[in-house]
Amino acid sequence: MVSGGGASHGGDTTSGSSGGGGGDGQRQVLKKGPWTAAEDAILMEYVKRHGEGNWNSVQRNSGLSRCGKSCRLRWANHLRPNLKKGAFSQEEERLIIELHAKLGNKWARMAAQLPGRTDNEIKNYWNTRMKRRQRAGLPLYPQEMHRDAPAFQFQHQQHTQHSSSSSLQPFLSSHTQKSTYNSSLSLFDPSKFPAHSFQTHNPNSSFLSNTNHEFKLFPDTNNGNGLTLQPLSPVLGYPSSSPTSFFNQSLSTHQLLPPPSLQFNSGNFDLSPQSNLGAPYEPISLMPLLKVEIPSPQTPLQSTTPASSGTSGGDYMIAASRGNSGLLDDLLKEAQALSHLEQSENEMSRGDEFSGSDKGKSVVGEPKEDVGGNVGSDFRDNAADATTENQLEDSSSVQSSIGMKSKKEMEEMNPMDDELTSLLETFPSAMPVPEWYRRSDGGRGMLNGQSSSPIDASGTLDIGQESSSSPAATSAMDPGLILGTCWNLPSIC
DNA sequence: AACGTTGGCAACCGCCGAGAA
DNA sequence: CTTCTCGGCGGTTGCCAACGT
Repeated sequence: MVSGGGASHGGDTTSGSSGGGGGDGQRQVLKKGPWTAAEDAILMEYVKRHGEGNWNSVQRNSGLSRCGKSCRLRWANHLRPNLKKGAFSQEEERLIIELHAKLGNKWARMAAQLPGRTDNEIKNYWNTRMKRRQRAGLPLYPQEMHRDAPAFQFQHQQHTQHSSSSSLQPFLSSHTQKSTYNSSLSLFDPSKFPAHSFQTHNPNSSFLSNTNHEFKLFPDTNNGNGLTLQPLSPVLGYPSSSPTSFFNQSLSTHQLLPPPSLQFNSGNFDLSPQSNLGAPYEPISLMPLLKVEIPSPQTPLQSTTPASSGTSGGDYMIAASRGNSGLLDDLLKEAQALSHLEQSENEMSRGDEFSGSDKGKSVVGEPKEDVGGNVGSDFRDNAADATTENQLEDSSSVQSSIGMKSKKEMEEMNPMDDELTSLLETFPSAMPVPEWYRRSDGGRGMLNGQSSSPIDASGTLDIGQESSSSPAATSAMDPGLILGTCWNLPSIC
């Protein structure tokens, strides 16, 4: 793509034409590719004299054979003063995760919260992070963020991310808005929750049609810790066409039926409410609803299931691979710390967690104190103590195997598209499968692209307790795992 | 040492919205 | 009101170095 450039660079025809035109009437071939020091100097000099903006004039007046867009990009990402270079600090990483949970792929907005950082930088960081985590079979976000971030609810990562993007993106763009889907596999996913949990709260219809604009993720039976989520704010980058409407469609048009009799319940994989899988995360992990696991075209991540892996429940937990970089480990630590903190927070004030879009917005502008401030310190403290973390590390070998397995299994996932189709046919009413899925390639792209996606309307329950002390719950909560389990492992389903 | 994979980074592409003409 | 220009944004791709086998 970085080839010697056609007449007009620019993906943007307008800017391209204007930029390529050249003020001197001379049709200059715009240069592409890496910038040279000389070009940088010219650009810097120009900006110094004329200030930022009017980028197309740069090319016209400075002699640079670069289009305006390219100049702007170069300036913004590399030449602009006060740019912070180098690795992200721990705090920045935490903030990015937090912001992403709230904003989705709104890199520019995220960058606005990170002085000296560019959207491109953040985007690259995130993409890399996603890759790692996906490879490791981990959710993108610390579980508690699911509760913390309203926007979370429907952020579905194209999670796929990586590759997926290409195949899936067009779809996402047309069915939802682009870049609003950023969910990790264990992000909150309404579809993963048994319909009745929503029905309970809003008997009328789909939870997203909830006139109260809120719904509970979890039954109130858990010490009143049902997670109440509120609708996304448009401000938060969740266009009306986004998942919300999607769910309105997919769910409202599909009767929310009682959960199928599918259950995860074995000695090592007891998700019943009675089983104490993870003390600190009880409200989440002990949901009785976990019994419902509906296959979803969602990205099947590593699908090492208790049954198949033969490991004990304890070994089965999502764990950080030793092979993971420090980044991943950091994320895990962070996740744990956040989880601990939030756990206590939630116990104190559950109902206030989501005060709506406005709050989400304000948070964006200024990270919540309890997260930005306390968490930061808590994070370090907790991370230091890291008992669970050690456990994670100890079990990393398991995860490693999971990770290694994942590739293979993910490759095997493709053929499962057909399985999905048959499953859909088998349990048509049990799975609120969106029309687009049926119409399209049956989620092939999703599977291939490992995309979580609106398809989340299907149904695995997610409590995504990453690095939780509740191994079984954790893994069980990972849709990817669940998915893999359900699809790959008849032993479970 | 050679080869393949992965991570990190930089840049481009295409779309979109705002504002001016 | 429509069209055009510009700038911004998010997604994608290519390159290269580091790492692992």
